[in-house]
Order: sequence, then C-alpha cells, then structure tokens
Amino acid sequence: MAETTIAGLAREGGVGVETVRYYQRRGLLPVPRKSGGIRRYGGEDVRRLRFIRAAQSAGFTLEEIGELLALEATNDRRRVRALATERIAALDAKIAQMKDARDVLAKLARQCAAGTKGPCPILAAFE
Amino acid sequence: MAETTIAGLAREGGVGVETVRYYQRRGLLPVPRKSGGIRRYGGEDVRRLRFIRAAQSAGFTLEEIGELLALEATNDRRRVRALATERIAALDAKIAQMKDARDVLAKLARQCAAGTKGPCPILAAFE
DNA sequence: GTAGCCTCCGTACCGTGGTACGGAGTCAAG
DNA sequence: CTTGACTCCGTACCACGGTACGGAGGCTAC
Repeated sequence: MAETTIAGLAREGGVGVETVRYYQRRGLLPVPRKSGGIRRYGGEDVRRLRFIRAAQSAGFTLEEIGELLALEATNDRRRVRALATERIAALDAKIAQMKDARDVLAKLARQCAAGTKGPCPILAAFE
Repeated sequence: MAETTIAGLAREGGVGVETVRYYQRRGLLPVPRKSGGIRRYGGEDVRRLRFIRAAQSAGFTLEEIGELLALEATNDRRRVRALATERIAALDAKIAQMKDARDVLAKLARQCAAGTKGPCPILAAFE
C-alpha cells in the first residue's frame, strides 16, 4: 500500500489539496501524524475520500456524510436507510419546486415568442 | 397613493425590513430621500418588490432580476426571452442531476430494506 | 549545499441571499 | 415633554462548500 502525501491523496480523490484539508477540519478525514513534519496518507484515506465524493454526488451534505462514515463502523442499516429516505424526500421537494418554475417559465417564453406587440408576457407575469 | 415607511413596504412585499435594505444595497430597489431623516415609499416600490419576489419564485437569481427590472423600461423582449431560456436550461440541468441522485438513492434504499445480511448496500455503493 | 518545489498551519475570502446588532436620530401619542 | 416604537446606517455574521494567501519549514535532485 503505497503511502503518499496530501497532494497524492487529493489527486486520487479528484479534489484539490485545500479541499482535503477542509475535509480534515470538518472531521471527515483523519489527520495522520507520521514522519517529521510531513503527513503520509494510505489506501484507507483514499477510500474515505472517494466515499465522500460518491455520497456527495448522491445529494448528501457533508454533515450527513460525516454521519454515514460513522455508521460504516456500526452497520446500523436502519439509520442509514432513514438518512437516505430523508434525502430522497428533500430531493423530491426541490425537484418539484424547480419543475414548477421551469414549466411556468417555458409557458411564458412560448407566449413571448408568439407575438411582438404589447408588453413582454414574461415581465408582465411578474407584475 | 398612500406613502409608507420601510416596515410598511416590507409588509406589502412579504419580506423583512432587513431584506428591503438588502435589495436597496443590491440596487434592486431605489433609495428614496424624502422627509427629514425618514424615507417614504410608494406604490411603485411595492410593485418592484413584488416583481422581485415573483421573479425569484421563477428561479431567477437576484442579479438576473436586476437585469429584468432594467429591461422593463426598454421592452427588449428578445433579451428577456434569452434570459428565460438560459434559466430554463439551468433548471433542466439541475433537475436532471437531482433526479439521477434521487433514483440511485431510491434503488439503494429498496435493496437495503430487502435484506439484513451483509453490509448495507447504500454504504457499499459509496465505496 | 542550495535551488526549487512541496507541506503545514492559521486565517481570510468567495458567492448567494439574506439576518442580526447596536447606537443615534425621528416621530406620534399620551 | 417624555416614553416607546420605529428608522437609519454601518458592520458583522449565518449556511454551504470550498478557495486563496503567506510565511516557515521539509524534502529531493542536481
């Protein structure tokens, strides 16, 4: 298991060095204390960093990811499922709201394109 | 046209006093200079404030709303339509991304609920 | 042995849309 | 004419997920 420096870890995870340090401050990644002055990172650090990025792309916040990482050790599937269900509900709510906004705008844009006389229907809708 | 104070304007627009002041700083609302020391607001201010809220609920950022307000005077429908189209595209992209995250999570949650042996499929998916 | 990266660390800053604080001034009612 | 509510103004702070800066020290190759 080749050890690396913070720059190597960052490269493996596809993030910047500053982001790794930020995750350390957030408690998502451990802060190793190794050879004089310079920290060394191993495969477990890469795995955790990739876990964070994967969970992020599933819509979890960094705070939730912190809990997920802690839950890895306990295998508390019920709690993990609860977090996932919460996240799904939040995503559904936001998606519905954005879809509404999108449909309203699309309808207005069609109306606006259909005629050139009078005030713009998009602006008029905001009155 | 009954004039009012900042608190009255905020009430009409359904926002807080601090939010009105924030919009003034952003240049979205004019800063009237009226009777000694206290600013007075009229119907046009209420209209603009409501416009801002309506445009916001359609997904525009405050910066874009600033441009929309400026476009009201010129009736440049092409530019307004361009802004709306941009916004629709941005909404579509974000909606698609969130839907993907949602579907992945929902699938994992179903798998997780289906069995209790082995590691949690949700956590395993992030490895 | 020294040039030239890399690391460490604290701290400040970014965008987005506000919210909170605190002291001084103003205004209307009692 | 005082009390109490409201206004004005600058400034700082909140969440969120980072990004940037700068000086001191370490590490590696030539």
